[in-house]
Amino acid sequence: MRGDEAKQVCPQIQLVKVPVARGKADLNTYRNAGSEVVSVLARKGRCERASIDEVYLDLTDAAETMLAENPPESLEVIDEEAVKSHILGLNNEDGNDAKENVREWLCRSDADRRDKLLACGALIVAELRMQVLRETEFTCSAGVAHNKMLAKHASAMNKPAQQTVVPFSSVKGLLESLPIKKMKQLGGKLGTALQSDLGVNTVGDLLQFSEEKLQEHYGINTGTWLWNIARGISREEVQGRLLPKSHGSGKTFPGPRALKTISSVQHWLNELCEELGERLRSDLDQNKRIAHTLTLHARAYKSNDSDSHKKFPSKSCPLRYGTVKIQEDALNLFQAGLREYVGSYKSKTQGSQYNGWGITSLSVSASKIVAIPSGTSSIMKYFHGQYSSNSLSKQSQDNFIHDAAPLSPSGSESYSDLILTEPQIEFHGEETKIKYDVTSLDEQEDKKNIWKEQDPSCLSPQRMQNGIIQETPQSLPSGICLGGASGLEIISQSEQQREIPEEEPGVKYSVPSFDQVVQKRNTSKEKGATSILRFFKSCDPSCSSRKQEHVEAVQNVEAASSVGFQSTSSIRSDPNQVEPKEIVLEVTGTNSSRSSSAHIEQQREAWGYKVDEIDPSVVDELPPDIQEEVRAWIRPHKRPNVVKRGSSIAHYFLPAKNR
DNA sequence: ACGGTTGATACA
DNA sequence: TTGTATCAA
Repeated sequence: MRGDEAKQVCPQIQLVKVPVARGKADLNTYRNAGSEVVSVLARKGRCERASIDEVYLDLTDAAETMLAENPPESLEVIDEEAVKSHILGLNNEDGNDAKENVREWLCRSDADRRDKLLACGALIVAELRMQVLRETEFTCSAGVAHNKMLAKHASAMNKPAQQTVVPFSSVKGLLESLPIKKMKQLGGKLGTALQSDLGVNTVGDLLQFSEEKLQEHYGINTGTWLWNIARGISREEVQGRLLPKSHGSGKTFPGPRALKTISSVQHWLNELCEELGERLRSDLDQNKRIAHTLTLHARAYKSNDSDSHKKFPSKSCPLRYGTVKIQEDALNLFQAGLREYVGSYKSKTQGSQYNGWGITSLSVSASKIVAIPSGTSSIMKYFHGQYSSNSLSKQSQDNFIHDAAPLSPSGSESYSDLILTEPQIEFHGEETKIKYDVTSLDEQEDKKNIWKEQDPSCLSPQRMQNGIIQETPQSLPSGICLGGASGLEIISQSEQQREIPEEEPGVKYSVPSFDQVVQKRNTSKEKGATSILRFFKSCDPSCSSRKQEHVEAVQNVEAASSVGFQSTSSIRSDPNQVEPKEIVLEVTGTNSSRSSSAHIEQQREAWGYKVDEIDPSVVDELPPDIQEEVRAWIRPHKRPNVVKRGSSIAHYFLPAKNR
């Protein structure tokens, strides 16, 4: 119901509007409210912030621990919230108390192990949802299942403020009647194509088609994906990422409001860039992250032209910090795009004259955000027993940024002694690989076998999966302070506090990247014998099987698309008000998709591992005090694009042919 | 149901 | 690397 209709029917209604700042909707209240909820939900497992109000959680480990130590069947009281769960496929047979049925299901001692894990997940999620309510005053809904896809669908089934569990045996029934367009990722053109090409109307209809057939129609990747999702198989990992990967600010100018002059475009770009600049500043202050690319998007119409269908091209350039610089660069990007859009024709009409074009939307965004390396070299201290974190001085850092060229010999001695000599690293184009000198081939075989023991059903039985929590603020939140920063963030603050001028930090914040450190290491002669693998082996031979599993995961380079391990976050803020619209928070656990043992051989040769694709869970095996630092190493690191190409920013705004 | 403001990802 | 297209909340 629209607002004015509601007013008619219900004159006393209090309607809350989305806040407006700089002439446009301002969503910061919602972003901050989401962060608050995330900081609660991220406590119990790997957490992925999937959108402004949804998260996925991988609760596998927590559920396994509970199953081993405090299984539901051993409890005399089951959480009141947990017994309110909806269990798909659990029929409320004869007038039995529904809650009693749920309690029974949760505690079944003869259940499939997979369902026992789900039961543990349901208990954990119920507890998390109550914590969210207590600490933030937001409610949320959740889905608990064996992968992200199933949890996502389950989370939407009972809201608000309820949770739904998808037992293993209910997967088939859930999917076969699900309309194809309701499936995530199939709500658009692909779903429509499925309907018209193959007459598929429910997910179940997909089962009739072979994987090959689906690949013929939709390509190898999409074909396989379709074949899998029809069977409830999804190996998408829960990405350990609590922070967004980009920031943007935009506005539309529909119909008659289209912008027709450069100066009105400049005005709005200035507003948008101001907001973007503020958010970049907050990200830098709160999360110690720096964005490296500025992109401008616009939509335009051109009446009066042969190809009036042409789209306004998006343009990007290196991002220079400082609101004014961002504004200048954005305007230049716009003008570069406009020249391309209008083509090279004369009409250089002035002022309010008719230009032949109109801008119907403008947005600026900042991407390629990288964390300033947080730790110093505590891991080296750990390994070598002596290294002062101060030796990575500002000066050495500056040395890092002036040349991006590999193997530059400059300034290496000042810190060569603090470089770990162990893993040998090679550069192959863009990829950084670590070469271990590994154990024996026999051991490798063992690892492989362990891997194979996993359930082939691919429903990833060993990993409990997802829950989705969706959320409904029923009262206005009062902004309870959660103490935002996690342990990691505190570390980063204490170890590398730097002053950041209000305007123009610039490249100065470039700090040695992993690659660069590695590069220095390569130039030094030292050869070492320490590697993370070796560390694993040396620390506890008795639990080798688990470690080997991790090692195997490391081998499976192809499978896990590199997880960007953005450790912490938790932006503290106070969302003063959120309108009583429903907020959707999804919690999901995912299966461990260290999948596809198919491609091992390719990587077997030379035992080269791509740093970017190392399974972050190996880090869990390290001592807590160095985990975060290792994560920072494993985290995909873009080399700051210092200089290179035309040294001037103007390069980006010239016509392409002149480059 | 629909539009506005986001954000992620795959692919060229 | 830059830019486009698609999908989603």
